[in-house]
Amino acid sequence: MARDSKGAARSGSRTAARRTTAPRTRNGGDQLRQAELLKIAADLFAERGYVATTVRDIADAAGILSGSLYHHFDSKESMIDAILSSFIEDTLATYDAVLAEGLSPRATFERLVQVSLGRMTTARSAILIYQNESRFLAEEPRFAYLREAHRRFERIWTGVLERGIEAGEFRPSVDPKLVYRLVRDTVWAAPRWWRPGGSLKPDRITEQYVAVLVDGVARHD
Amino acid sequence: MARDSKGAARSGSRTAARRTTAPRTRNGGDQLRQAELLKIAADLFAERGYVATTVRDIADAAGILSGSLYHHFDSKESMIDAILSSFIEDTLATYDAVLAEGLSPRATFERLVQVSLGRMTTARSAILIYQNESRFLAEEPRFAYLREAHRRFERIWTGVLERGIEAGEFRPSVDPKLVYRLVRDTVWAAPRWWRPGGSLKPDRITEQYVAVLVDGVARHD
DNA sequence: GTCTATATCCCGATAGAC
DNA sequence: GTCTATCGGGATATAGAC
Repeated sequence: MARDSKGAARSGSRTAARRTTAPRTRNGGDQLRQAELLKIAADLFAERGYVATTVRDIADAAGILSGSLYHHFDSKESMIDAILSSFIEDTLATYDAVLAEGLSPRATFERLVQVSLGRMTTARSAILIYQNESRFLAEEPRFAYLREAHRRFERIWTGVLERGIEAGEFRPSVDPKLVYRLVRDTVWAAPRWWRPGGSLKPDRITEQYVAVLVDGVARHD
Repeated sequence: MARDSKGAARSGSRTAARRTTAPRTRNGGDQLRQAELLKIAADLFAERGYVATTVRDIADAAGILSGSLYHHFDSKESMIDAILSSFIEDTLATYDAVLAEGLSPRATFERLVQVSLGRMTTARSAILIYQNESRFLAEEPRFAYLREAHRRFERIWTGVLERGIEAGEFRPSVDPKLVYRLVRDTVWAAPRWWRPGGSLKPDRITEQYVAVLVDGVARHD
């Protein structure tokens, strides 16, 4: 990152949005331990912010010393890279699965809102990191895949909106690009205030959000 | 901040959400120069993130040396404090003015969306900073006024929603707290992708956002 | 796979001359 | 009001022993 550039080793090449190699780790060995460390790092990055989290913080939370982290990862940057790219990969796969269900545009739209909010329970920290950091990271060559992912997300959502307008389910005055931004900002912002374990369930949020986004707050009778 | 604590002098006392004193500056003198420096700092904080922006960055952009900044401000923290508290003060004043117009709940709701999006043009950097940093800052005693401000924002929006339900303008099934969060996250997120000077005007965004939030994307005929 | 020890650098902030 | 010079600390990352 520009905010974190000491000249860390830039490792392997990659495709645009989906990696064909695993360029982020240093040893080929214990995938399980790496996943554990990434979870610890993700929680800290989400809670304190990426720049404000030190490698010592991560090592402390993992019960090891900071130097030992570098046996598993090239750099702090490689850690957030691994967190974000796997979040994006999983989310795109989830969206693809929704599209493959072959539902109506309106039902597809509702399902997309639902599964996006559902990611809160499975990838809360990653969403927070994606929300807080990707705007800064995306400017760097290493994180160009974030821009490509943004484009893919946009195409998926605007595609559904366009098909809904064509099918007569959505108002013709809907601007797919602007409405996409509204919906995206809405669903990805939820982990900022929602916390797991509370009495507020994601299903309740989904119900309210779908109701407003599809039918608005106004009465229509 | 926890991420930035070197024990900078904590200056004057304050009320919860509105300051009675001006505790953030070091010299009583040139208010104009201070405002200039704050604008420079705000733009950098917004663009790069608060933690990643150094006092040297700010001084460079202002054409002075970093030590000279401390003639105007106690600390870097005092700068973001000044930026955020004046943003909140102005925004609350704007909201109060809308409420004082005495419009119907629905019209008031639409006006609140409009003026919130309008803040993009007058306080874009401050909104970005508020969005990106206040979740971390609010935990510290110095920034307790952020939590109080959150509560006031929430009361304003949920109040309008409740009155709209009572008046029969809004659906009774609307959950004011959840819908408030949806709307808030939506309007404050817009400066992340909107840029001044482009062909996309705030009025166009307002039109689309109001349409979706009030009537949804679905056709109702 | 982790630790000891450290290199190298840059951070926020200060003191005092001009 | 700005500059010169610098303090003290903490940041990422590395080398090599165990």
